[in-house]
Amino acid sequence: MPQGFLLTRHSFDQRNSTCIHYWLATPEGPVKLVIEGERPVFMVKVADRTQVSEVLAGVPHEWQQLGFQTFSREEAAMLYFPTIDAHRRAQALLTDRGIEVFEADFRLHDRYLMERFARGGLYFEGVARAKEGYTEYRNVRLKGAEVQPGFKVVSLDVECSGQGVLYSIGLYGHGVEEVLMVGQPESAETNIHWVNDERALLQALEERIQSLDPDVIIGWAVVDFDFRLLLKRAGRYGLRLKLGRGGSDARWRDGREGNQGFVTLPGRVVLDGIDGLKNATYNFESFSLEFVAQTLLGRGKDTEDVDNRLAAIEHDFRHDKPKLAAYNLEDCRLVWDIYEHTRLLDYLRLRAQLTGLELDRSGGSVAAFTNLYLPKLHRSRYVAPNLPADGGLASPGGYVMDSRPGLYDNVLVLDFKSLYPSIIRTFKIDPMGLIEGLAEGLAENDAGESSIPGFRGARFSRDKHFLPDIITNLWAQRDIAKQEQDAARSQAIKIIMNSFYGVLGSGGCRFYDTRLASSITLRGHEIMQQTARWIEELGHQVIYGDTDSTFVWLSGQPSPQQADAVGKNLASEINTRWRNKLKDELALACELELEFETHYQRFLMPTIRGSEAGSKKRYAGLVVKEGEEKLVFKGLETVRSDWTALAKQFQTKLYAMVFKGEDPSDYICETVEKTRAGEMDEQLVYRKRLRRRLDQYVKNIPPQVRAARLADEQRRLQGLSPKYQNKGWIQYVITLNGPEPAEYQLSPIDYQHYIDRQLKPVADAILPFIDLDFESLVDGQLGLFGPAD
DNA sequence: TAGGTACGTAGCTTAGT
DNA sequence: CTAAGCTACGTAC
Repeated sequence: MPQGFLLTRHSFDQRNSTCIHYWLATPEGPVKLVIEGERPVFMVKVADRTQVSEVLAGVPHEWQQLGFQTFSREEAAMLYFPTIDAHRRAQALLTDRGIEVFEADFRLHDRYLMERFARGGLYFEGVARAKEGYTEYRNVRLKGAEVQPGFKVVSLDVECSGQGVLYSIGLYGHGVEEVLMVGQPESAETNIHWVNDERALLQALEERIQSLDPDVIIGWAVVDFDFRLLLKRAGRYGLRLKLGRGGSDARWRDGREGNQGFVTLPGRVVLDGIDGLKNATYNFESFSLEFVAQTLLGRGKDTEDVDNRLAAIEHDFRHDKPKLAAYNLEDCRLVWDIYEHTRLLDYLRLRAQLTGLELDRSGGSVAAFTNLYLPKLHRSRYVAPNLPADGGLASPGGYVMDSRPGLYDNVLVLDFKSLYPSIIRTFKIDPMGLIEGLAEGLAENDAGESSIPGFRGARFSRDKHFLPDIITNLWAQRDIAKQEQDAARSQAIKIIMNSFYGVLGSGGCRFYDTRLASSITLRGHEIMQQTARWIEELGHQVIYGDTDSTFVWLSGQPSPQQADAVGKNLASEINTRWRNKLKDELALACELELEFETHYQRFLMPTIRGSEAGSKKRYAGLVVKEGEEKLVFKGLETVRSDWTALAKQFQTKLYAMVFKGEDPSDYICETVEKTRAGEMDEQLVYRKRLRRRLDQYVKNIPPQVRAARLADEQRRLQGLSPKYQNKGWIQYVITLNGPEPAEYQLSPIDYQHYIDRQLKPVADAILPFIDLDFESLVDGQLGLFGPAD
């Protein structure tokens, strides 16, 4: 049976029936599957039958009762429709009349795949017909398969003027390394295909894409910038832009909120590197191509100055086209190399294979869960519930212990490995299991066991559930990936596994129920608290814990080897206790696993600023691993992007000195002096995100907004376009006249601000623990050297 | 083209003097 | 003028 990997999917009505198109990448080249006559469906309660018949009198449909029931245990019937349009009309009519419909929000082509357990890879058969550049199959049958084909990939990048007039298009990848450019032919090192004008450029692109025939087009902001622009410019010339397979048109759709759009090329996937990396949980200070390439590859241009870059492009287009072409192609190559370096395509393909989501889908945790869960649920003759109308009741999150502040030697961190997934597995947390468990109540099975208690009134069936097994399966696959040292695979599986809890706790998921989410998190609370009690019983002091981690202080100056042994023994002892407790009290096999994670030789748990109470989510420690000392900061200024380099560098050095028992007094005074003397001016820039549009800040005006407004005012005066109106990042400094943008600083720096608001808070967090005080250190200094007042 | 809650800090705004 | 409340941001898990 031939096999392939799903690239794109579409469905539509034709002649009072439906048609689904799936485009696949296969080892034998592109394939288009055509499936006709599949009927859209949704469900209603059987009790509503009379009303349904009345309301749907004018809409063709077929009623089928197959013994399904809703989560409220009412009998449900399937309603089949000949067309997508009829399905949509019927849904609207019934909803208008207040009749509840179930599962009406699935697209035909998604449901078709889901019910066949087809996710990404699939086997197919049918009647094949050779077409130009691809094979078309009709009378298709298909099913899911584990296949990981190679894709034909092209990296694309567009250069244009400030007004969006196209200059050139770079193409780099399998079988291509060239730039299409508007202009008169001239010699160049880059392979340039010259065209007369913008229109011809677009036509050349069509021709090149059709002949290269890539499965995947990659780029940087390639959808939101490059394709949006290409389609817009094509529109000016009345061009359809046939970039899809089989000569089909590229189509643009604006997103809901108006900001993000989507491009559709039948038979090809357009993948944006920024979305992809974010999805794979990469995080960068900036997601500009320059910054990411520099960080990951150690190369790339170092200019992030948008104005200069635009000016350079416009200049080169007029005076040095070969240079622009080289620049254009280099961007394509950088994107290509980032994909290679991160194995991003492998990650996205695996995610698609595991979840059934499209390759280019960002987010989609709810959809992924639904894809995996719904077909199993149907086999148990349940219809999925609808979204909670009011978003559902809130559920608590993780347990964060009050901390015991101090400067410590020897703090161990013990972590529960994938705590929430392990709770789901152990306590059989599951949407259908909740319904079944509540129905079973306290009734006992043959072994004398009743359903498993959860929280908020929940009970879970011991044997009727899916999620625990879905997770167990993923867990095993992840263990294999780890064994094979396949980090990308392991990471992808971990993300999916961890997303399940989040989904069950989200009002945007049809399976949301506060009893599910709370039965996970509150069980987590109980596990954390019991674990801490046990550790204290064993003679150690627990000084902090957050969600799945426990921080244990070892008194009595143990050697590193001794501390290590204590950590391992503690983990193993606690694991044994949990195994026994769960077996004895609930007759459950324990999947919880505490791991000895870290030994901090030195550790600081600060207080809340201006209080004696211990802080949460903020700490630092010194780890020695293979003879190498490493400082770890969590939550503190050093790891916060909105603190200045001055504060971060100061904190790192100060903490290192304190951890090593050195006296930091001189270093502190020197830093203050240098700051005041203007020797640290390079490190005084604040960097902060503007998370909303500039005119949306009305309740109060924080410094970054003041700076941004000043910046755009300066730009206006210089005849430049505004830069900060629509979200983004701003760099600013604090001057004697308040915050000013770093790029348009007019007033002198307010050094006292930096001493009081960047150095002092950092010092105050740690100095009390070594009986020092920033104020007295610096005051003494002022008395000697400061200005006579 | 819907993963979550818990937490700390800075700085602005405003209510109370 | 200060304290309290609120907004905004970034982070831990």
